[in-house]
Amino acid sequence: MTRPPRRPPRPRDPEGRREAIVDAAIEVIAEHGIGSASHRLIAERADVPLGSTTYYFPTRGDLVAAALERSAEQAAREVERWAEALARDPSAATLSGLASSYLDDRPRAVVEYELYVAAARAAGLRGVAQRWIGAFERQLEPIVGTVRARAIAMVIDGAMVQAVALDRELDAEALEAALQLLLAG
Amino acid sequence: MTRPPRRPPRPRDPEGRREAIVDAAIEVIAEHGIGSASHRLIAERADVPLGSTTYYFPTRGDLVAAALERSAEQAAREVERWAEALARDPSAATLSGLASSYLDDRPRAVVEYELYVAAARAAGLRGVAQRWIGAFERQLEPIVGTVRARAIAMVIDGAMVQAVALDRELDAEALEAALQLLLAG
Amino acid sequence: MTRPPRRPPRPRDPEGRREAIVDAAIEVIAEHGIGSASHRLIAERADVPLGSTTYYFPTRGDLVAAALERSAEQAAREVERWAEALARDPSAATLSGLASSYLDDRPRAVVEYELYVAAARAAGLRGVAQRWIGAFERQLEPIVGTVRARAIAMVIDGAMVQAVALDRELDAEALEAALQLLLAG
Amino acid sequence: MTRPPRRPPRPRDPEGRREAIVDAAIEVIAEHGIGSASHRLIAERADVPLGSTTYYFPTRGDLVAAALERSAEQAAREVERWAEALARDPSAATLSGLASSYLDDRPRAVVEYELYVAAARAAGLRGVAQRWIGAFERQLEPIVGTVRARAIAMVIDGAMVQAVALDRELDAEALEAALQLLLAG
DNA sequence: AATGAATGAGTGTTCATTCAT
DNA sequence: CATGAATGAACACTCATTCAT
Repeated sequence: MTRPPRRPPRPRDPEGRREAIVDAAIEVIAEHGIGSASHRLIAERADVPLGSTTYYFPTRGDLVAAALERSAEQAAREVERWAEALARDPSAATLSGLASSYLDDRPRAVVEYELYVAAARAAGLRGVAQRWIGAFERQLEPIVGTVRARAIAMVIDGAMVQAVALDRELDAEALEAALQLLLAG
Repeated sequence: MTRPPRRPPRPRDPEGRREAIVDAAIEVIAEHGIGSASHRLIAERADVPLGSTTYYFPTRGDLVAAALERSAEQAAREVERWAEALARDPSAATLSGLASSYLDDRPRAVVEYELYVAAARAAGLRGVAQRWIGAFERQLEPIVGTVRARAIAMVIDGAMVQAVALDRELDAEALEAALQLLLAG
Repeated sequence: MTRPPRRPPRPRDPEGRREAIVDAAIEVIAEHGIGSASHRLIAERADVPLGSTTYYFPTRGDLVAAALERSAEQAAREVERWAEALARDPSAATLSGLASSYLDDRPRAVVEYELYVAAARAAGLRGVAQRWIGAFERQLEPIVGTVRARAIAMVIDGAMVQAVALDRELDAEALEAALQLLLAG
Repeated sequence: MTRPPRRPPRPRDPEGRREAIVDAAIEVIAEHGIGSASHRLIAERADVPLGSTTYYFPTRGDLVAAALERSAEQAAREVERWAEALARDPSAATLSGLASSYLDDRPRAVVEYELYVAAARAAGLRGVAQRWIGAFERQLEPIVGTVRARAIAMVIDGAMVQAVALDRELDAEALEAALQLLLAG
């Protein structure tokens, strides 16, 4: 008999909601891992009703995929911003510095490697992983050529994944030394 | 409140049982990921009753940690076997070949990067990750010196994590080129 | 990863469901004790699916607390109905009779002392215990004064807890004699 | 192949072990309640191997019953020690003081009321409860007569169960006032 | 369009009990 | 005698998903 205290529906802003949910998903994945990213956790983090998550993303897989894609896309955009600095000074020190600062957003980096591991099992995610790995090389290719670009992409990925695993700053010194060897050869 | 074991209990063999469970856990983690490695899945794979898994490993975390440790230890042992080949011919081609063949056991490689990501969240796993990363460098150091050893460890890790993410063979050609640059510099 | 509700969901009635679950919990606690009041037992008794119990009461503690509160509240209401009889004849015999008839609902009385013991361990329940003990005294105070009210509340509680422990009728004769001494003094 | 590191069996002292287990059981029941008193918890508390608990007490019920009996027996013995103080000064103040100090051992008091509630359900425990309730009255009867002894036993039990439920000191003042009324009448 | 009530499978964990050693 | 390995039932709780409102 008591009127259910139905919260008035939020102001319409489907795009904003979608984004809020995906952003929350990225945070939750970073903190708890893909396997533990649940509708509930994400809804709570995004401060939206539980129903919203399944309304915008019919299944958990859809939501996780959207989060990983968005994360990779943001990362790619940041890497694209490296162009300017690299054009000015395409040195080992510059690259090492860019890579270091990339790790400042630790959660995003963690999600990145979540994506890598998830892609190993879910073919559907490989395109995203591919694009993200490629973004790196596309930046470097015009400056240092194909072979070195590929080499540099590998060494930076290696330095990053190790930094993530050990929860440390990037080993900038070692990375710079490696990059010098690669650029000088 | 009163129920005896149903199946007649297997003959006692604590050591064997422990190992069987850990091995099963490694397989399950490789196939489904840490997040989906459940006691039930592991018990089934090891062909032991559910109760055994929690008898030997009180919490899921203990079991996962044991599996990751054992996996890393096995991997370290394999890397130690590289010594001989490297002594004979410490070339980029040799290293690239060893790294390629290392990826032949794909499940193990996947578990490796599961470990990396898990260590990012669980401080308790960082020691294991650290030791495994170090094993690589320890092999290379006496041959190529500290700086190059570190650089090579990074580039190989990068090449591997990318191969795992894209579910491809290791890009041996690119890796070899990179190693040549690092060794020649 | 994808499974709809099996039985067609019952018509919505949050208030009703909540109450049904709490009432079932009271019954189960009375019969089996707090320690053995499991979600499953309660769900079965309430004839609701297992998931409902945790949907409405996130933890077992919440559910037990709700049941104890409701039980104490019902009990307090019954005691408030004593007022009329006491006003007409505020005698030892009246009080003893009321206490006796209070024990007619044996399960409720058992739940009461479950509450007492549980409150000894869970600070969160002490407020409920306190209110219920107070309800007794509030009835008696205007009639016999503070000191006697407190004394009577104690002796009735003692008579009741002993009757509950021995699974006997209240020892009305002894209680009446005690009350006479307390009222006459 | 590794010889199991079998701890040398404890020195033989069956009676001592039995007692250690029962004492541990009392503590565990006091802290966690009968329903949560498990073999494991008790074995750990008593610092004996798990097997000991079932060796000496075939079922959980046996162990719990032994603990409750021993607790009641200890309690009865303490009450018997009241005799001396009561003989010297059979006053309300003395009794109230004795009751207060009885509650100094809070865990035992909690176990007492666990016993009461358990006896309400398990007929097998009623004998123990009965003896314990009787112990009280037996002390008082020779001093104040049957009727008053019974009344006093009730009021003290009531005061105690309330103190236990509220996790407070015994309300000695109120109890003394009540006892005065009962003794003076 | 949006929400939250509803459902039951599945998870980690604890446990009483049995019995080989 | 004593012990701890072994087993599977049961429990609290989380969850993805559906769908009436």
